Amino acid sequence: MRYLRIGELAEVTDTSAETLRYYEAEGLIPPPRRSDSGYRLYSAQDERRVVFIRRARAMGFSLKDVADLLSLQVDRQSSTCGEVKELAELKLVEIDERISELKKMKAALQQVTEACVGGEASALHCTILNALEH
Amino acid sequence: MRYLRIGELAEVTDTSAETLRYYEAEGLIPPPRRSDSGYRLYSAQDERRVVFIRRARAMGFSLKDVADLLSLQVDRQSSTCGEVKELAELKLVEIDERISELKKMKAALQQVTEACVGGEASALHCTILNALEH
DNA sequence: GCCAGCTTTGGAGTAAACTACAGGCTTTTC
DNA sequence: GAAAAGCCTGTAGTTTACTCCAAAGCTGGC
Repeated sequence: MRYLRIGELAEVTDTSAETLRYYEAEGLIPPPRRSDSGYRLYSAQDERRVVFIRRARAMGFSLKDVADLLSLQVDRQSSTCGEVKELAELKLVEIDERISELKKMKAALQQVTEACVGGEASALHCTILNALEH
Repeated sequence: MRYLRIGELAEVTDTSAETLRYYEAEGLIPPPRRSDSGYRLYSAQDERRVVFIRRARAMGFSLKDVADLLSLQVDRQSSTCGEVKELAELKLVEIDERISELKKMKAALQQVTEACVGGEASALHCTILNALEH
């Protein structure tokens, strides 16, 4: 099995070593194993976890949200299926709401681009707010 | 035409007066008209704008992102249809990416909830990360 | 006309999520 | 084998987006 050092993991997940140490300090990623000299060594599983965190962050979820989602895994031993299911369903509703808001926004933006001839004419009537107003 | 005072606008848009003044200071909403005594008086248009900002924020867009979207309106006079269209299409791509990321996450979460019997059994095999790993 | 509950400006404080040292080891490269 | 690059801990600073005063002026009801 191949292990990555912090700089390597930072590169493949498009973050920084500082951020990875920060996530560890905040409990979002488990403390990785260490080399004899004390260097952090990350597994492929660690990498997937970081990728997940970065994706969720890019979508505007807070680290708290991410922690909630990840807790579905972390608390394996203690949490029952019932609890997990409840939390997951709560987050599902949230995600659905986000998707539908984004779709509304998309429709509005499309209306804008379609209304636009795309040339040098004035943008007087091309406004996203106009489009959003039904 | 009905005008709202800052507290009223704060209430209907589910924010605070401080936040509204902050948005004004940051240039996200135009300075509203004032009463004789200097109170801010907001129009229905102002209200729609604030609602838009709050929605976009709730979806995880930064105020900078929101400002970009709103600039499609603000720069009416100066910007041409071509410019507006270009910016809008850029944002459209971004929104599409977000939607598809959210859908992935939704699918993973659904897999989790479906795998869960929902009872008191152990959650050992119910993890969102497992689900995301196809 | 007085008091509670607005509103004003200006400035300071806070929480989240990084980001950047400093000082000191380790590993790699020439 | 020595310089350059990477990593360690710990602490301090930054950015974004609010949030909370303080001191003073306005508004509406009794």
